[in-house]
Amino acid sequence: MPELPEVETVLRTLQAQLQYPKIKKCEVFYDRLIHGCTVSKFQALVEGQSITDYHRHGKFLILELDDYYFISHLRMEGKYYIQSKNEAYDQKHVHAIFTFQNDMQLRYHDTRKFGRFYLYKKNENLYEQEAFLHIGKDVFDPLLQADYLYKIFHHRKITLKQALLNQSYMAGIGNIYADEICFALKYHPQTKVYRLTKKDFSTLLFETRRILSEAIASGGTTIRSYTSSLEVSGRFQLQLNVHMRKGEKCFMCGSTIVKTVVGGRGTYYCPSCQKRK
DNA sequence: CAGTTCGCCTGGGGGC
DNA sequence: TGCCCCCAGGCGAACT
Repeated sequence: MPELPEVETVLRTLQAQLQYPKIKKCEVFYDRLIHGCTVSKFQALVEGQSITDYHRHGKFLILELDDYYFISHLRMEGKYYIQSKNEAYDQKHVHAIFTFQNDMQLRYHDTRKFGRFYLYKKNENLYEQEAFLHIGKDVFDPLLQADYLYKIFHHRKITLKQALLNQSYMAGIGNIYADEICFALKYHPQTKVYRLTKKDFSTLLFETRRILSEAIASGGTTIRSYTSSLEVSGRFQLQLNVHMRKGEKCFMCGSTIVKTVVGGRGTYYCPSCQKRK
């Protein structure tokens, strides 16, 4: 489940490993991967383009090409592999291959086919394009401030967890970190978001950035173990306080971590540390 | 606007 | 060992 830190790790790894090569060939084997144009058009437009820069917005990976932005959303299980052309691969789950001039390949692997690719001309405003229509500011955008969040959420009846997961105001948080952020705030994930004060939103932003930064730093340390068949999934080993810890002891108070469903998502919390406001 | 449910997908786990 | 069913979950769409 790549969230912002994993996407950032993938981005940094790709940038370090690939740098700025020219795409000799582009092959897409799964039609629905591409949104906004046909597969054949996508392939034709990408071929001959060089990667000129790497960006990220929320959970979107943005590869800047000569004339286009190539956008990749990994959704649940998207991964990239950098391998040489003659190295074998999992044909069932590799849905796109970019071949560079040195015959190295960037291979997109996605077991459940939820991931998506988009391609936009650089002379169009990226944030007016379909992929970003309902995507808010990146979590690390300095323009994203507590006052803004308070204004948006202080009269909405959704839960804290749902607010964190909603990408249209603040982009980058997924199910794992939403739980971890609620824990850091010591609020029950079902706390109604209109109960939060400006100060709460200020803490929320601080804790969110702290947790995601630590996850990025941690991802940065695990990607050292490169091999020729590097799996660039952005996996990392960060100590999680609540997520996936059902039945285990809370590190803070020793109570048993509980799992429930909030907004249709599996949600973990410590019933003792986290209270509804 | 809020909430619920479904569809997209496939592997893995539980139940038998 | 095998088979069926359900679940996981990001996210948009459809419906109440």
